[in-house]
Amino acid sequence: MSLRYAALALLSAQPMTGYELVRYFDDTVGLMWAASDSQIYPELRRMERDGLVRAKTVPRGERAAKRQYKITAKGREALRTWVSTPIPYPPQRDVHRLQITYGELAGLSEARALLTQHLDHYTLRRHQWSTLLDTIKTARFPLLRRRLEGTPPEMHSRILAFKELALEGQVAHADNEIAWARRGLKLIDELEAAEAEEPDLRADLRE
Amino acid sequence: MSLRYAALALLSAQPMTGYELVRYFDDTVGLMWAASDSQIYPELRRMERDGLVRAKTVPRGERAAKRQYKITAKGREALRTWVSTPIPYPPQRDVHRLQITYGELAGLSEARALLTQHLDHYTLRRHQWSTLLDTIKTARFPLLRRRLEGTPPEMHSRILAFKELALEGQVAHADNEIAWARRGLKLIDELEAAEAEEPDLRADLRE
DNA sequence: GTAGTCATGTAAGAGGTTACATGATTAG
DNA sequence: CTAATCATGTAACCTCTTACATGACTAC
Repeated sequence: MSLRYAALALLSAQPMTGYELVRYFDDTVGLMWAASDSQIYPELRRMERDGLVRAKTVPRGERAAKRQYKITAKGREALRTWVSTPIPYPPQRDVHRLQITYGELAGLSEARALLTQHLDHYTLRRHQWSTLLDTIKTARFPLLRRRLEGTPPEMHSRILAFKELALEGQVAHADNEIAWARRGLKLIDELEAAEAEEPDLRADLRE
Repeated sequence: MSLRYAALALLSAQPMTGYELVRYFDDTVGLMWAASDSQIYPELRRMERDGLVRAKTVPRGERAAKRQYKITAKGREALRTWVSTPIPYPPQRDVHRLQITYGELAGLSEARALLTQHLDHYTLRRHQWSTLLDTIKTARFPLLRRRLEGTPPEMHSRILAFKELALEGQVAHADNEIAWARRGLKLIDELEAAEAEEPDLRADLRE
């Protein structure tokens, strides 16, 4: 159900077509809740069926048409309710941590590769999140501007504050994973050094 | 597919029945990769079909029977391959961060409730992870003992090192989320204080 | 005897992934 | 005219969730 509210959140800033929504998604809410276009189009239809959005068919060129979706009052209400309602935490599931738990089964160089991948992955994520954070802090994001234009000025600081808080959380998370991967890489170096100092042990391992 | 390898990892320590596996799960690998019993039993059958485990039917009391699963050589090999292979990162999905992103739509007290829930949740998780970490550091965990008994002594430090690394990652993650939730709660206090100082603003918001 | 634990599943459904499929419009 | 972009989906499959279902064993 989260996809529905991620989409609704975008539509609460301005009306748009499914295509535009798909485009915005990846740069904004998609950094918190990813979704593919094959998911988004059908969901928009369901939201329309449930009265959360209303679609207007607008001509596009000579022959084609596109559907522009606009959030309804019911949709705004549903979004507000969702945001205000505590959601149960999903079961813990982290493949990469599970993998490292049994790292002794891999060779040290394979384990090193896993942690290097982890480091690279979260470095990229950190970059994406902190980039968005910057554009929000300076209110350079077009969609955010539209949102601010549509709300009373007294609310502006709150709107910015919550978005910054969320993104700072993501950046901190990335930093944490980066630090962890480095710690792991250091650990592997130490394990390797310890082995190099004990030729008997190395002989044992080769058996 | 991760469920399969989480189960295989447990079975690589010692043979057990589906029921025992289910019990161990929640206290060990389940803290990294959660799974329900309704998932585990069918998966064990599929693993048997694929030759990763072999089941032996052992009598239980007079009339009943139970199936004890033992990892095969093929199973050990599959597990080692899985641990050594980098796994693509799943799409980012964090409902709670998404929710806070639009926190301005909720009231401040509702937003506070969300962050309090976050704090409580990760406090519990932190406790679970650090408890397991302690029992591992002191090698008090029975299953881990069995695992160590079944491996050459030179490998023992590695086995412990990787498990500690993984759990320390989880603990650090929990600490990070706890700190974030506290920062959020402080932010809400500040927003509230700022409003209290501006009676005009409060009047505006009441309209 | 009865409550708690041991033991093992099935079945319907939700949500997400991957691959496939199609065609108009516009900028160069 | 051709490539990129705009635009909108369907279908098969996989994984996980939730609810249901059953019954033997054991300690009291």
